[in-house]
Amino acid sequence: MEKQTVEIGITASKETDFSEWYIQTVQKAELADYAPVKGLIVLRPDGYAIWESLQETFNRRFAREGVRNGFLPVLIPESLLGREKEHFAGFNPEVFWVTHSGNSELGDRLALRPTSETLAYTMYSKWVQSWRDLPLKINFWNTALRSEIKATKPFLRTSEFLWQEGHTVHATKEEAERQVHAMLDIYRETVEQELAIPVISGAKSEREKFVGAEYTMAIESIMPDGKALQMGTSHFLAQNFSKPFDVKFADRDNVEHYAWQTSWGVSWRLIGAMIMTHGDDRGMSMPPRVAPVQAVIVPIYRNDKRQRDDVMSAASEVREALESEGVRVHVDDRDDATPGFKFNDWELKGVPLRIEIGPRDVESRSVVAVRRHDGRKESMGVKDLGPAVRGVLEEIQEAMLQKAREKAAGMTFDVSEYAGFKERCGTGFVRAVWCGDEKCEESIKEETGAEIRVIPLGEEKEQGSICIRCGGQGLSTPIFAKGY
RNA sequence: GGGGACGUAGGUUAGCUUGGUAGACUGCCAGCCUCGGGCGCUGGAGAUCGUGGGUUCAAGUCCCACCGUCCCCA
Repeated sequence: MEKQTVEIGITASKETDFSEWYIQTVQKAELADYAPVKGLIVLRPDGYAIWESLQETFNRRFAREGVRNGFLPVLIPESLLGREKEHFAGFNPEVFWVTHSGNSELGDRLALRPTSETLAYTMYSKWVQSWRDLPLKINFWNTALRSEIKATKPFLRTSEFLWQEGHTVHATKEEAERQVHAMLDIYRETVEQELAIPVISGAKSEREKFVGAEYTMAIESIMPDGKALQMGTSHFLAQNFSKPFDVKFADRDNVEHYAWQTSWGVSWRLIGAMIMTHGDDRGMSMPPRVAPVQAVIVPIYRNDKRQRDDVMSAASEVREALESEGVRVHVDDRDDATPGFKFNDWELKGVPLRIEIGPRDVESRSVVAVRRHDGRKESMGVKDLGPAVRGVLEEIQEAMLQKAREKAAGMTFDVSEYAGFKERCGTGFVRAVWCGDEKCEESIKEETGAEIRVIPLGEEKEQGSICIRCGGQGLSTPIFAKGY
């Protein structure tokens, strides 16, 4: 039975047509679709399941930091949003405004939240009175709205996006700064260990920091097309918001102090990063730890009731064995699709492990297991299959991170002269010495399109080297790249 | 900010130059077939040709306006 090539899978190559490949993967894997309004997307159940899986992971880790979840409204009065001037100026160009209620014009325009600092801290100023109220640590799972006029991409650049924003209040500067770094560490660990995406963490430059923050820490990853993607940020707000918003407390000494604050967030960009990093020409490929379905069982049988029953009961047995080991498993019992169809379908969706069970396997008390990320196929005995599959999933997780690390390392360059610098921009992370002058940063951006993505931890000081742009005394060695 | 392209069925599109019955593939529905890599056969439904106006006996096709989308470059 000869197969014809039918173009229902992905038709663009990741290698040669990255942008098209990405959009097709998102749509054909049924993760998301375009909404009727430009710049907005609709998350479909398979996409939302990934988000829920990320939420679970983060909630677990946030809880260990003493962070609890809350919920904030989407509308913010203009007067509040404008209270911290720099912050407002930074966000104003991309704010959506609600100007009417029915037919009547509102007195105070309402912003659809571009971020919630101003709203959260208005509330915090009521809730924080005493040193006993501190630290206050609340995280909000919600969406933020920022009007994107430039070309949008599902998950990477959309006018509304799912994210979490955490907001903490502390009695001391030291404690707040510790929090900033603790959250950055959680982001780094989660992205590397769960999403199998290697990151570089460090500080943003003055020019690229969050508007209103004293400084911004971030994790950055390099994508296969040579562009950098910001994966998460953690801001030290110092007292920049506590002062205008009156977040203050009476300390043990009965003296009133302004509090020290932090905010931090990751968005569904992580889903985009996961697709770009691990996907291939067959579609999505998910790291086992965040995959909503870790193993899919595909039963194989002829149109013969007895054979079907045998295979299906073997499949159920395997499913139970895996479930009892905590493996998230799904049996694809669709009668109207052929095994070949199902193989392609699950590969497109990125399920890490496929388990085939046919008459031959029932006979030999075994299954055929196929790994999504490298296509490796092996026969496994039904006996003790649960623990064995768990082991395989761990191996896959490790191998995916390893492969991504190698890829990223091959796209990270050290350069010491400007010609080479220009050449590398747009092809990966470019590490180069910088004098610290914003003018150099700006002209580099103008001349190459690259910006400082992050100044890695431990690289803040640079002695004896000269700035890649002006030849002046070097101050640090940032990572430059074009970004999303 | 500048430049380029495109809107025809759920999706991908042919037809437009030279005006005259909107066609294909895929998907969908029904039935048959069978299933270890998108299998085959038969039948069926599905299109205000982006919107509005104009020219014409006749407009998917020509003209004008509008709306929308995508791509590239600062």
